[in-house]
Amino acid sequence: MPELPEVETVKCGLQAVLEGRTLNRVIARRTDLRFPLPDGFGQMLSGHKVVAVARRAKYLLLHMDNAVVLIWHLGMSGRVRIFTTPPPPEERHDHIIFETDHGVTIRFNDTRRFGFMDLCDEAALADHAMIAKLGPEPLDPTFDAAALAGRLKGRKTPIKAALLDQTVVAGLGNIYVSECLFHAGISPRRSAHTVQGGRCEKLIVAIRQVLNAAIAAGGSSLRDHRQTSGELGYFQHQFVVYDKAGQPCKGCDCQGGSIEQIVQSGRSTYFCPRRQT
DNA sequence: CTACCATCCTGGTTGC
DNA sequence: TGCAACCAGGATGGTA
Repeated sequence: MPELPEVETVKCGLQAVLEGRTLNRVIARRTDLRFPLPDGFGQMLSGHKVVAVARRAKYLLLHMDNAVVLIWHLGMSGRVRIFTTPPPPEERHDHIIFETDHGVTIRFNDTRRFGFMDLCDEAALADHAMIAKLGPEPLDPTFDAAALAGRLKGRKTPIKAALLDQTVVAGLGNIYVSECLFHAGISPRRSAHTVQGGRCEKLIVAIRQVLNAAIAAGGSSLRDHRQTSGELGYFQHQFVVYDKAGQPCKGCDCQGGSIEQIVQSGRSTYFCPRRQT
């Protein structure tokens, strides 16, 4: 499911019910997620209060009152559901369950088990293997056109691949990269190092607009993503290119152009060859 | 450095 | 209808 907007949506849902609350019980129905759950996972968390719920790139971070941080990645198919009333029966891929001191149940459901959880000392978070190499947050105001230009400099890889590289910028995924490149009028095939100056300006604007609009819409629900309430996100209705191969381009100056689907580094890219150069 | 590939896992869709 | 191949929002590690 989850790119930055979906993870942000989940983060907000968790914040509302977790911050300041104590985890009474932590149940691991399966410990073999993408990586094995760390030893003592439940013991390190249960009986402790959640101080803050945060997000870094596509990672959820639960800061606990014992200076432990839960690092949580949703993988491809991870869903989080929050129940404020007695929950329905557990479902097939409900792997991890949290119960709070005020009767809230949180379930992590992940069919493909590409998601994972890990624990880390607060002081060592920045050095954690999954966190340390991440590039800047795309919505950080200091991540501007100049910053983006600097990070693309010297990279011959296609801009599509560069934007998916979490060390370049952290949080974009396959859907939003296609959408952002369309809005910026940049071909996904263009060498990253040639995206400089005005193109960088346009790309920064596109990234901010697309991500902010997606967050406002509660993310995009294609197969797996739900808001923590169970409601669908609805940004998929605002997709302009993703999964729209063969359909007419909505760009105002396209005059009959249509969306093309290509494969780059093994993953589908959608774009309008007329509008994006 | 770069491009490409396989891999982890499950399930929905497509095509014969 | 049945079944196999292929595809999917992520990320890493290996190869040439």
